[in-house]
Amino acid sequence: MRVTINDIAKKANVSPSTVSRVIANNPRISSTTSEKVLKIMKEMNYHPNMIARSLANRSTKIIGVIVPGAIEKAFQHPFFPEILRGIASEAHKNTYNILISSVTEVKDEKQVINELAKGGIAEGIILMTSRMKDPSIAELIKINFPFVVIGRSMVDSEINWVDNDNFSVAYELTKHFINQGHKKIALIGVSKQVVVTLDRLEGYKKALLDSNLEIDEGLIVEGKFFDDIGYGLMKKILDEGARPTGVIACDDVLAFGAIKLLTEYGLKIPDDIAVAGFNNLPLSDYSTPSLTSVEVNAFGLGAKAFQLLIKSINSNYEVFNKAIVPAQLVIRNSTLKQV
Amino acid sequence: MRVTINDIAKKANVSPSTVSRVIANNPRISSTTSEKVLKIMKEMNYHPNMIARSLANRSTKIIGVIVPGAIEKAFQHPFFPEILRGIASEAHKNTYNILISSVTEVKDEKQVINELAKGGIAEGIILMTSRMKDPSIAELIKINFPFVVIGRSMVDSEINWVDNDNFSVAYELTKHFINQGHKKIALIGVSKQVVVTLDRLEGYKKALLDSNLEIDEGLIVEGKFFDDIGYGLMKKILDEGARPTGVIACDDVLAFGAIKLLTEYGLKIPDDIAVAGFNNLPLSDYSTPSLTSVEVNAFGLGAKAFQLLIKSINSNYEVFNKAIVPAQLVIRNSTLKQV
DNA sequence: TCTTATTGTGCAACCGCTTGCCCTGCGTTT
DNA sequence: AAACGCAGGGCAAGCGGTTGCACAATAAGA
Repeated sequence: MRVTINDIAKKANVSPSTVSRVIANNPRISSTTSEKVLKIMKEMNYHPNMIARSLANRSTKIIGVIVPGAIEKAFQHPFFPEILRGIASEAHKNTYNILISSVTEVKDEKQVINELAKGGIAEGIILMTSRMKDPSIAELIKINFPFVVIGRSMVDSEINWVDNDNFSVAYELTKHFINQGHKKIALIGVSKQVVVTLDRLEGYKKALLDSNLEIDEGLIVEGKFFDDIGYGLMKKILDEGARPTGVIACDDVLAFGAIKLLTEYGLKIPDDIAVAGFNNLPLSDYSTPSLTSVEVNAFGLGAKAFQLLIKSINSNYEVFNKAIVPAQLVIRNSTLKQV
Repeated sequence: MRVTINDIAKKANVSPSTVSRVIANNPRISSTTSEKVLKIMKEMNYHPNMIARSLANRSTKIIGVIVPGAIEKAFQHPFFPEILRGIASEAHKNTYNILISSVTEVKDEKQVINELAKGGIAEGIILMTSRMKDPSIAELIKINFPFVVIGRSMVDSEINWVDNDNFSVAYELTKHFINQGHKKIALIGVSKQVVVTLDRLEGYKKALLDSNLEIDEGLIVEGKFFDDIGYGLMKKILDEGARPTGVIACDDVLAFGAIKLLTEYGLKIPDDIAVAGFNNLPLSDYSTPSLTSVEVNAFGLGAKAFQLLIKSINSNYEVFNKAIVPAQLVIRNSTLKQV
């Protein structure tokens, strides 16, 4: 049987409460007693039961991270681990642990929330979602539980969220293409379900308009975000006769797929057609040509999310915060004509 | 205040124990009572407190995953998230949640273990480690706590572990080079600290010996595993005058670094020199030329680890299991001479 | 020398849920 | 009609801590 506070108390000839106070470093305990108890704790290799403590304290020092859908799908893309990394880094600095939960066949959205939030396991929740309206959000609002959403979510209520400034950086990226002399620029991988891509679309459009270029709907292609169907999307554009000189993909993986096709079609990058992506995958730097991309700083996104969450946990009055984490354009060879 | 089992009991005119039994679906409760109670639970939006339940049950349905060093370092490489994905996938199927902890400045190895294991938070622990001798292992053995190590670890005691068959696949990969006519094959990124690389080294040597090729120590270059210093390692080899016709890197990132340098030196891949890596990064398929690599199935590794862990948790007698997850050679253009 | 603080501990209730055991009431058996 | 079995629930003691309050002993003040 595991050694408890009572065992220590007996051995030390003090009451359990004294032991508890020793552990808590309560100043009311004399150093004599304290040392005696500490010594015995070491001897017996004791460590307080965190569950019991949590129950008594109503504080677990755990935050929940809920991943959309099954985790095996979500983590397919490096973006999510990277966010998690940011969350974990910040959480661990604050001695919080993080509990990962995801929606599966055996546990649906509601159950996950129930367990973590109402079940008292987590003190707060970070929701990784990219959906326009996540039912979990409504639930969390209803029970008034601290949470922050990663990815601007289109809900009516005031909530905490963090996101990149997708609009601005898409604007900037599009401007970059325009400055390179491009007039027909395709945008692939937009999805109505995924807020970030919509923001990017807006930035793209604004940039074109500001430069008096027309918006050609034939150059804007929808596509699922996470599948590497850049190949197919690109094929569609070309086969329909459109001849863009530049392509912006909503994700680097999409961009690589597109490049694969373009190469097959005998087009040289960037001379015949320039290509850029988003999310700045680690290897975008290594590809040939290296890929212009947008560093979204997923790590920073995660870290910021935790910071907002902890603020929310510790404040009673309801203040809601948003944080825009800047994204940075990384220009590489795939959009730079050779001199 | 959160609604408890007592509130429900009062409202339903039954005892708390009855409510508890309703929740547990205990057959002793009549369906009449059961329905009445369930109805009230819904009405009051009740969900049992998992912490209290865990305390009473001595079961948390949580497993801990301990990441070596600070999580922000470890997760730099896609290998770890991929393992985590495997763990989480399997865990969630079994309605286990996973708690991520990592060793930081504020919480050292021992504290992390204490909290998770002795603190009763986790029922078992998965240790991601690649070090030869991890002090955490000794600690876990000492307190007789269920755990499994990912990555064959060189400890004397019997423990649970999972790993890839690095030896065999390295053998196979080296043979592949040899079959392509290579006689001078470099191996870069070997590190004494990292067991997997040592296993790979063994497989590499064996393959050479079996083909009566000599082992040239000048072609075996040590290097930190996770840094993208493939560039530098490769440079070292060439600058020292060695002229391999093939290069095996212990990681794809290293391979990309090497390729970068080789390209700068005007060498064509694979015609002048063939290159292969390990870990089969998602983008190894997209690079030009596409990179021959080894799919280590990190996902499977994680999943298997969980399976062993759950077995260990549920069995009282001490049986220790090892699992070798097969790794698969993925041959691509970087090692195939053009026909 | 007799209060009055001050310091150091112990008591016991509580956090919210589980579970072994006991009790009641009713239908069966003989 | 007495004895018995069984279904359905309640009691209360945990699980392993925390903490407000009471209290004893010692130090300080009058």
